[in-house]
Order: sequence, then C-alpha cells, then structure tokens
Amino acid sequence: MSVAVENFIKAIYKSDNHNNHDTKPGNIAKKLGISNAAATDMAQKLASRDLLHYEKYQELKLTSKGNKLALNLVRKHRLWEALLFQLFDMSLHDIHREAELLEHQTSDFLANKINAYLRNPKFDPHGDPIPNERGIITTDDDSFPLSISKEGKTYTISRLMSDDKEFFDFCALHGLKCGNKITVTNQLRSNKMTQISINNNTILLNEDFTNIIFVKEIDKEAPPPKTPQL
Amino acid sequence: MSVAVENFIKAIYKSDNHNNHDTKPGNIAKKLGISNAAATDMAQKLASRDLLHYEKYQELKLTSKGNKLALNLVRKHRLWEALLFQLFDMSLHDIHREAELLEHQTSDFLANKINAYLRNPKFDPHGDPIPNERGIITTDDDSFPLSISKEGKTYTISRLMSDDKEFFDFCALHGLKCGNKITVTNQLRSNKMTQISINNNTILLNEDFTNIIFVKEIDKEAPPPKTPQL
DNA sequence: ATATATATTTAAGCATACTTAAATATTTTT
DNA sequence: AAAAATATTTAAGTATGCTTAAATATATAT
Repeated sequence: MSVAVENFIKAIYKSDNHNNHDTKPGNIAKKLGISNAAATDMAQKLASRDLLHYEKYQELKLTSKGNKLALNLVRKHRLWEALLFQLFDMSLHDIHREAELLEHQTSDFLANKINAYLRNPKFDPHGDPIPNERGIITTDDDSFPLSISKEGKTYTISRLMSDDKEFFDFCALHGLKCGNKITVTNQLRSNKMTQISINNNTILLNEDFTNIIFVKEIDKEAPPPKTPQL
Repeated sequence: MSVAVENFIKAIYKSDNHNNHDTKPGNIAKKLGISNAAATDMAQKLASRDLLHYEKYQELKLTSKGNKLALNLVRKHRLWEALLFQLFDMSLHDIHREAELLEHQTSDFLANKINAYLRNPKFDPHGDPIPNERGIITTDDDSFPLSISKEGKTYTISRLMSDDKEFFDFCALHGLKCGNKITVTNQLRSNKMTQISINNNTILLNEDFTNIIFVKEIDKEAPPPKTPQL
C-alpha cells in the first residue's frame, strides 16, 4: 500500500469521522493538496481495489477493508505521537508532523513493540484514543466539546482535536493541555464564543476552538498524557 | 529526495566502503533488486543532479553532495537501530529491517532528538560507528576482522558487519555479540578458517564470517551496546 | 424555474521508477 | 589475438500519481 493510497484512505476516514462529513473527491483533494481530478482518479482506482465504494458524484465511503486500513494507520500515528512525546518531550505539533511520516513505514510488529513499551496506552498526547491491534477504539467517551459546556462549571481538558500548528502554539501559550483544569466563566451563545479561566487568566475562545477543545467532568479522571495507563 | 534515490546512493556508498568496491551499475542493481537497465538509467539521472559522477562503463563515484546524503542516511539508520535496540530489545536483524524503512522518513530534527536521548552514541548495536550531525565518522578504529587475528589470543567482539538474517541468527545462537569475549584457538590459514572458543564452546568459522566479525584487543574497551556512551 | 456558480469527471499529458529486449561495449577464456 | 561470455547501455513500454483543460453534472441564487 503506497503512501498516496494510505493518505487518501486516511483523509476519507478523518473527514467522515471528525470534520464536516464531506467525503466527496473535492474535499479530500483539498485536504491532501492535490487536484480534484487526481482525487476522482484515485477514488476510482481504490474502488476497484475494494478499499472504498465509488459512485459518480456521490460521497466516498470506505469499505470495511478501507476502514481497517485507516484504523491501522491511525493506531500507528497515535502510538508514534505517544512515544515521541514521552521520550523527547516534543511539542504537539512536532510529534504530529513526524508521526505523519513514520506511520507509513511502521510494521505491525513494530507498532506492537511501541504499544507494549508504553504499556498499552489508551490515549495519545492530544487525548485522541488509540485503536487497539484489531482496530477497535474503546471510546468510553464522557468528553464533549467546550462549545456545549455549562457556564460556571470547571472541567478537565481531555482532548485537543487538531493538527494545526497555530492552534497548538496558542494552546501551549495559554496552558491548554490535556489534564489541565479550566473554568467556563461565560457562555456567549449568541456570538458562539466561550470565555474561560485558566491559571488565573481569562481567555475568549471562538467556535473554531471550542469545537476542537474537548473537556470532561472534573470528577472523572483525565487521560494522563505522559504516564500511559493500562 | 525519493526513497529510490536515497537507496541508490546508499548502495553505492556501502559497496564502495564495505564490500567489494564494485560500484558499477550491475552490482548496485543486484543489491537493490532492480534490473541493470534501471540502474544505468538512475545513474545517469543522478549524475545530472550532481549526486554522482557517471562515465559510460565506469564505476559510479559519489560526489561530495552524494556522499553527504549517504552519511546522513547511515546516521539516521544507525540512530534508529540504537534506539530500537535499547527500548524494545529487538534482534539485530529486526532492528535493521525496521531502520531500513524509518531512515527515509526521519527529519534532521528528529535524528538529533534521538541522538540526544541516547547521549550522543558512538556505535550502533552492530558496532557500526554512527556519523555525527556533520556526517563525520570518528573512527578511532582499533578493531579488525577476525580473519587476521592471532592464534591463542583473546579478543572482544567489536562489530558484526552484516545485514543478513542467517548470520545474525547464527551469532545469536552462539553468543557472538558486541562486547563478548572470544579466544582464537586455531588459525587455519590455508583453509581460510578460524577456530574460536566462546562460552566453553568451540566454533569453526569460514572466511565469509571472519571477514565481517570484527574484534579488538582485550585491554581496550568495547562499545557497550545497551548503555550508550558520550 | 431558470440562470449562474460550483463541483465532478473525462481526456490528454508528464515525471518517476521500474520492466524486457536488443544493441554495444568490455572482460574473460582459450 | 580472436572467440565466447558477461556487463552495460539504449530503446520502447508500463504503472503510479500527479497535472491542466475541457466537458458534464450538481447545487445555489435569483
């Protein structure tokens, strides 16, 4: 499986699961930085390899084979992020960038070695869940986006769902990282903005950010980013 | 720089330095498992990119630019081997196989992180020297092949220069690994064979093996394979 | 509902990295 | 030194993964 194919499948998986659910060729093309024509072309080729379902002008849908491939890649990506973060204390953006390359050259054998070394971690340093060897995500997900949090309550940050450098720089600057606590001081629903308090600082976040910052109730434990759990 | 180009340059580097010094297209083709025609073709292309000197029917010679590229790759390969060996206790063959893939997707940034984590190691687990960031191998090389060792003397194994699984399996079976001590009990010069004693076992090695097993005098320290040095 | 804008698809073409087959040069053997 | 064997090169062709341009279908706006 080539890098191009793997990235194509992964882009569909991510668009379908995380983002706007638009898995038409044009949207995938935009994410991968290739032309629409190339995306259509690739989609047709991968359909003949039973990795996705293709119908003219319709959304691209992964087959079960395609889905397995995507989850296997996501697993390797997140295992690498967890390892690099633990060993080298690199920034969230740096580990993402390196994992993006390494994931394609990682045997299942090596992935399992990393997994065992980290003691079967459930989350990567972004708080993203790590699929197990069979591609299953155990999503005991009691976390939710900050955008639907309640005014006056205090939460634990559980996930920063992005791969944008500027976002991570912003987070690092203000102490927004998994495990840290924040208090929602103001929910400006009409403006779709959220004011929070962290480390005695007040920050106003717009919708773009409150949709990708996930939190959980304070009494539940947060995924510890540097000390992986069983 | 594509994987194909990197592997081509590395194959020339290794043939020129380690093996039979034959860097003609046919030999490189054989190492890479491609046709002679493909190797000639690639050689001509890389010459126009100033990575090697090409003259019809002559040996391929790396330019300084090509040499730098090769050493950068060798550095990344050996750093990965050292890291994987230390973290996961994988076999010499396994670490080689994984490093062979990872080396091509490793930024200089990440290589330096690995290097710092391992405290600037001088050797990888095969006893191969690791080039520094500027591509320089500090070869305070007082080691030599077992084939020219002296009968009756005891040596420390310093290097296993190979990437062949069978060879490594043989070594693992008999305790032949860097840092271990062996005594040369018989030098059968006419047969080009060497009899050694290790862990109270006697082994007869032929030329193929005694040329790639390197040793050093017992009083000098061996490169510790699992505890990297500064 | 129709015009306009946008997205998708098809078609033709390109670079990379290979292949096999044939031509040519080099090396080895006699 | 000539013949035979081997290696290298050239030529033609292929698959992958892209490109741009043009054709066609879908979605949006009036």
